[in-house]
Amino acid sequence: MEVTPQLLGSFPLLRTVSTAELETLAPSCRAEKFSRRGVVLDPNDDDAPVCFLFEGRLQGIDFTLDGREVGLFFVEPGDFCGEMPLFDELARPEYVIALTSSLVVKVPTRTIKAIMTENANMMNLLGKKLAVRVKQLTHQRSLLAISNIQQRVCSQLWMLCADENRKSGDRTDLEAEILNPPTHLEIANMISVSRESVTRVFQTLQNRQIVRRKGQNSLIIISPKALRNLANGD
Amino acid sequence: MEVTPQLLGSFPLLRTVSTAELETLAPSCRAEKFSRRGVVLDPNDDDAPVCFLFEGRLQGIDFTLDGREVGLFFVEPGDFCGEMPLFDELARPEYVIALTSSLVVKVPTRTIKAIMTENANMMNLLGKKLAVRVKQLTHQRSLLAISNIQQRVCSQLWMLCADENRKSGDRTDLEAEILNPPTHLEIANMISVSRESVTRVFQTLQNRQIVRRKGQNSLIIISPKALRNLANGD
DNA sequence: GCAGTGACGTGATCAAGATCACATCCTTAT
DNA sequence: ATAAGGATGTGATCTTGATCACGTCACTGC
Repeated sequence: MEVTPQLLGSFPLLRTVSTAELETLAPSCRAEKFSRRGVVLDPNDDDAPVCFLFEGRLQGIDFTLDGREVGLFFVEPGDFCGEMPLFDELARPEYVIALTSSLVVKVPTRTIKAIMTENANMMNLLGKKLAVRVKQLTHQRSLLAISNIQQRVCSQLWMLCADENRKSGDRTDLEAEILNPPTHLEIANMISVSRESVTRVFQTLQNRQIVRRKGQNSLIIISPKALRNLANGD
Repeated sequence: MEVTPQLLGSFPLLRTVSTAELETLAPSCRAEKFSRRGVVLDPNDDDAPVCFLFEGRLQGIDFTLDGREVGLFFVEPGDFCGEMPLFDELARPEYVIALTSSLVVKVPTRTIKAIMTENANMMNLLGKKLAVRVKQLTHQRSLLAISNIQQRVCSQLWMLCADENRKSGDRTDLEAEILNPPTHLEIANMISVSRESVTRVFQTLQNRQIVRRKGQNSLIIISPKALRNLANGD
């Protein structure tokens, strides 16, 4: 599908790119639709593009040695992924798949590389993206180092909660909502515990009125404070 | 201690910075000596500087919820650390301590920020640094997800080995050497297992002639190939 | 409606490591 | 030299969570 310069300019990363440059950029881009579980980025693909998400939702995933799939991060509309090769030729991006039907704009790495060196604002945004990624991974790391399973599950839940409600100011005294929460199995894989263990922790959280299910695709955190306390080990 | 523009220019990151700029940069910098276990960077310190290592060896560390210390990465002479705040105001750097007596040049974050936006080469190097960091953390992550302890220890050892001998071309058929290897306790904390478990894995590795101690501060990997196989689960 | 599929719930069993409790060995500081 | 403290080695016990083996429930497509 064709990509217009206007569409490209609508992405925050490219906002400061001149119209003239966007016009030279556009012809080499491709918009592509992906259905659920479609593979948007494949690390085995030499010169994988940078992918901008127009609509839908994507997830970066990894695979463990024994083949289990692990969710790493989400990509929301307006955001992008596959930026690692912009800085490190040897770096492969992670697998990125579509969680829902999604519309993605693919821009070749070398094209972006050419314009980003002239554009300090882009460079800063890209740097910030990586810095945020490092922060997230560091947090994930410290999370995996927790030996107590209950704490691990609560920490992960707390992180999802914080990710989701970042804008709304992190009030721990109010109810929070996690939209489209991962399944127990997905959570289990993220923090490498068994699915059953996650279920059991959820049972106690529900019994203690700390969380509540609301329909299929929403989880209410009744008491974020209690959750955080459990995450930090009382 | 005073810092000369020549000294600054000797660091790879600043190689492309003009002499004039280095001269304006130099007065705001400070060289500082740290003895073993001295704290070079403290995340609680508002506006922590970027630190260039002139001589010695540094290590980034983190602390688990239960207070154990975890080694994250090493900094060798010529390299730098504390770059996260350059891109993300909110990002705090990790704790960085000196492993041996070290000489560090501290450069204020805002000063570097001012010159880096004009210098595409610096931006690329900083981006690459972060990208490498993401790669490392991702690897660490997949390592922590391994449930088998022997595999975990071997993977960690293999990573140390690969880090150390990156230049020498990764021949898995030759002996490799790890200089100043971490203690069993340090390795244990890195991968969150008990110290005793690490010792036991080392015992079997030594019995099977896969690794060998050489003096206090050197560990020989007799058969990198065997080690890698164990790391990948036979 | 009805089979099929994937998410969730729950008990029973089992094994891998954590923990504890020591013993050695080395290096340093006094 | 001697003491102290850290690094390593090793067995005995105990806990935790993985694994297995089911059952229930909700949705989806035919």
